[in-house]
Amino acid sequence: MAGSPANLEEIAKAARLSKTTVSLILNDKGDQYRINPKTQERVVALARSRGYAPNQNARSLRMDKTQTLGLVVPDLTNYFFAELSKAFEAAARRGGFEIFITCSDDSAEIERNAIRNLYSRKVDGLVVASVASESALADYEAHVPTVFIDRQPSGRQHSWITSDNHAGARLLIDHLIGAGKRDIWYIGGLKGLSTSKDRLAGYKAALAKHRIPFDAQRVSHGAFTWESGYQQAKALFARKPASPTCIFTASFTLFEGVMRYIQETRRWIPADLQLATFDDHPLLDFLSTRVPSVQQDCAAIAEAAFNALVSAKAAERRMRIAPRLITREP
Amino acid sequence: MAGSPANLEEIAKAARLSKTTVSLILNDKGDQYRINPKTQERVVALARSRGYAPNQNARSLRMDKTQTLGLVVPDLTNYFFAELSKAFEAAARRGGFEIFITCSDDSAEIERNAIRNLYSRKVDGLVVASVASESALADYEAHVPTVFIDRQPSGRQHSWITSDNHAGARLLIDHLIGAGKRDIWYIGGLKGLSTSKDRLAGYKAALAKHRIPFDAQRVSHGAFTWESGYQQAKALFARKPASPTCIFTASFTLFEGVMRYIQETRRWIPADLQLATFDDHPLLDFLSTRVPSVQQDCAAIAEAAFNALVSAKAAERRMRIAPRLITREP
DNA sequence: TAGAGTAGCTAAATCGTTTTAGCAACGCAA
DNA sequence: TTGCGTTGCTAAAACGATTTAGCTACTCTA
Repeated sequence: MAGSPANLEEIAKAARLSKTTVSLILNDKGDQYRINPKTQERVVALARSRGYAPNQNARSLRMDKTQTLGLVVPDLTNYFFAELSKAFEAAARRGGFEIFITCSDDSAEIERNAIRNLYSRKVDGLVVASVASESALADYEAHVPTVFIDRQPSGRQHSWITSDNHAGARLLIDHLIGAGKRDIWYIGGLKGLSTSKDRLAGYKAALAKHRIPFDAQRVSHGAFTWESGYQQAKALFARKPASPTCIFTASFTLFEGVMRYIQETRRWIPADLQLATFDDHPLLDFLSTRVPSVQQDCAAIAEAAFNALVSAKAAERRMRIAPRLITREP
Repeated sequence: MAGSPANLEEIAKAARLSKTTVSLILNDKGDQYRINPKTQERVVALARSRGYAPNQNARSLRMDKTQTLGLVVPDLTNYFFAELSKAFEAAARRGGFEIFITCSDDSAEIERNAIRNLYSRKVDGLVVASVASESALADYEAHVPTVFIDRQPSGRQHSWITSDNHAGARLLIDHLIGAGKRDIWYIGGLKGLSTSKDRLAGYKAALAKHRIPFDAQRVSHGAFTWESGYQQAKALFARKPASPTCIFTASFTLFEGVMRYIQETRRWIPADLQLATFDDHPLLDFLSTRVPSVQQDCAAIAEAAFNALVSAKAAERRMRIAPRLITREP
């Protein structure tokens, strides 16, 4: 590949053929159009030697198809979204798609802009972990296939793939109760999001099942960030009459905040304080305290989202994927 | 935005103007071309009401500029690369760029394909944490601005931004020695990569400074994965005559593997075993043992990489960015 | 030797922008 | 009345691919 990047025209000129012929050959339609096998070989060799790589923008323009997908997540340093993004990228890559990624930082404005941009780039599909509980994307959804992940916006028309958050929380709380805990506190994320609502509902359901009265005093909400987890923990521990002896955090980020607060105030985690969290993390295995967790099936979510967008066979447009309880029992 | 997605022509037709005029107006060149302010207002309003979003593929084709950048990293679930990607995405977004992301899984083949694809998409720049120590990308580098991050390929012509790995390792080892450790073992990553070489060199330099003889028996290499860390730990602990009492891992992934091995075999980390690692992680604060670390300045690396690619003013094309020692002293 | 069939290829339109070069209409000065 | 300057806009080419419709030159058959 010397000189300037080769395009169809140059290859055609060098081969003393038309652009049409070269294009057909390089798109494996040579036989179909009865191009002489000798010619085909010649062109393929020529293209290779000149390092020809078709201009995908021209291609996309003409074909009205970009082979790209857009992914909007709140935060790549959040392990759950990192796993999800990785799995989605892998699925997309295997399917011959390139992906655009944007971190919204859970800002509705960034999210809106990102989606407008991606639409402008004519992505073939859009995957959004949206901070907007009412989808403000209706305009775009009409023009580009969209699937919501993790969070499920209200409104009947959307396509979404989430974990079964209700079941996950229920499973974990049930496990805690089974282990003798009855005084279980709840630290949650953004009140409007389906993840928050469903996980809280699961928590309540588990309490109800064991006839433990629900106590609103033991529940708190904030953002899905460690800072919020920290603040909520601080507030909870200040509450009268009793301090929590068992805390369930609705996300790993929240858990991290709680840990940070406890660490700062008590140094180590008291033996009589049980923590449990939604979302798993490899490092949970190494903490000085055993933390049972609910592991989401990122690979399944990513796969399902990809299929919902571009699978040939009509795929499920709405799915609740079973998470897995990790008890971390001795 | 009803009906089909509007394009320039439709807006022009609706406004009873030419595409030229509409294009000029929407690109803020109305005044420059003396388009009547009234007309401008009218067109802007019309475009907004129809939800006009210019087809970026057409735009890119014409302008020979896509306002996109490509990012190739080994693994998004690796906290370091997650942080780096997040910071790079943010920098790019602020600069008006969209980014394509690919996880290479440290596979040379995936990396090669990804770069070819990104080149085909005419990205305006390429950021690669390359697994290939000799850059196999020379062909593409000639045609698209490329900057290598984290790892520095051999060859004088490349542009790269890395942490000062030598200094980082030196700092940490020096700290350990200062704390009385002399028997420090080294668990490393892929031998060919500059990160491995530089961190090992830093380790050696610190030993030399304190006149501690270098012992090749205490050094081992593998992949930059937790699995490799696990295996290396297993091998080291089996070595005669002595077991390690202090281990330095050259990356967080390796550290994770070592932890996993120790956890599995000993349950908890023995009080007389000191661990230390390159790369920081928020959860290091919560382990049952204090692990000093070297924190890389992801934001600075990302910023520098972005500038090297698209900054108006000529930016540094090679930088070694100072990392920070986190001692985690009581 | 005409007609049909086939092998092998191509001209030109098209996708939706940007941008160059310039046009029509008007006012004004000489 | 001519010429010039200005205002306000536009026609058409270009970017690099894909694709439709069809062309030329053979060969074969009757």
